[in-house]
Amino acid sequence: MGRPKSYDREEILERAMLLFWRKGYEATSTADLEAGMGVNRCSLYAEFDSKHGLYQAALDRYLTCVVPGFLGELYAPDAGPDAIAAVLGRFADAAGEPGTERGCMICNAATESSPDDPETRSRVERYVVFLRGGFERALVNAVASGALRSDVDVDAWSARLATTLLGVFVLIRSQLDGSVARQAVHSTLTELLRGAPSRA
Amino acid sequence: MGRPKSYDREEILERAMLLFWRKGYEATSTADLEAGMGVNRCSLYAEFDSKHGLYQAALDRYLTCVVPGFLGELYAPDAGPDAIAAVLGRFADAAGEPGTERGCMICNAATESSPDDPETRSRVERYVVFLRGGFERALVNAVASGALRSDVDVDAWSARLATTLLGVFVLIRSQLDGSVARQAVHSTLTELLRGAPSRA
DNA sequence: TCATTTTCAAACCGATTGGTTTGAAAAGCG
DNA sequence: CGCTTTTCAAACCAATCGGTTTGAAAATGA
Repeated sequence: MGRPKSYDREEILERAMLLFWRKGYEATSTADLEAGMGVNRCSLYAEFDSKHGLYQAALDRYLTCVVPGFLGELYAPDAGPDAIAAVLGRFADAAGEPGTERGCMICNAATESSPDDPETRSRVERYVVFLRGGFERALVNAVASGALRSDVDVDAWSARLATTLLGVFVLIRSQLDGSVARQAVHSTLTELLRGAPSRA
Repeated sequence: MGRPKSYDREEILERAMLLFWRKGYEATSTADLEAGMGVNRCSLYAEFDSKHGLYQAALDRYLTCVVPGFLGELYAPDAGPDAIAAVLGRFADAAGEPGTERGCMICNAATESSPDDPETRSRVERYVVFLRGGFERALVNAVASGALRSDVDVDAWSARLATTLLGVFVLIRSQLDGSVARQAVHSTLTELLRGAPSRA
């Protein structure tokens, strides 16, 4: 059936995702994409229709391949305070470190494109739901297993943790000194664990 | 001394600030600026050197004219928990409301330009210091006046409040439903006030 | 009135933007 | 082999990018 494609769709999409992640949508040109993806311009358009279509595909790949890698443990059956601490702690540790300036791709997209692009906004929304939902699941588990007291307000805490993490993403992307993010995360986690029964 | 300038520098800078605030740096073209500022292209370059120079001037104007308007009360001599609640509450109420999609200009600049532009980054840094410093001042006042107990960790709380506010800015800019931001802010404030002596 | 200074519209600059077309080589299958 | 499909480089497109130049009108102080 004719010549087979010499590139792998997921492989070049991965490269496009990394480019958009680092530089954002507007600042990434089609020439950047052509070079970075290692594929000809016309193959790029044949596969993804437009720059905008490629961006949405890259956001989708981020949501399905990258996000579960660092939030997935919140959805583990035995997830609890440890999983919450691990997720937040990992990002707090990243703040200010070189090589972390790409931050969170969805958080970047939220501030760059969300107000004017409904397709991007709906992906940001899915992300926020997934983010908060992960914390919620882990908190529900923790209360059910007795790791946290039953008077911990799961709804309120999941919103707080999700909002805090978005703030940490901004700090990571800014490449400022990481002490603010670390102190914020550490103090928040300490207080959450005050809801542990052994301390009550 | 020749013909006087027919435009007011601060007035056209204000308009440029609003444009960059709403659309970001890359997506705002020089044609947009020319039209939005109501001044000829060459006057624009005579006054601000370049698009980048105009952007920095707009960020400076935001820092000196807009930010004190909504964070200044944290620096009032009698600022305390009420001022903190007023600042956070105002932004929480804005989340999801139409017309608030511009979010916070510095937060937007942090995610768009900070990693690749040291001049922008230094302004983001000044902002984060001012933001956290305002919370710190109000917390110190509150502890000194007895409005909060002396065992409230001012350093940790100022970092938490600043990080939370940055997260709220992302949510505002995204134009998602505002309930996450409101719940996060409300719950955080409730817990801060648990450090009030009347409840201790 | 005269020299000076600035504004303003418009033309203009080369470079780059996102996107398309072309045409030939390559690689699969029958 | 022939047929089909795809890749690839390159040329090409109009439009826009950030930025400069031009030249004349307008408004000041001397």
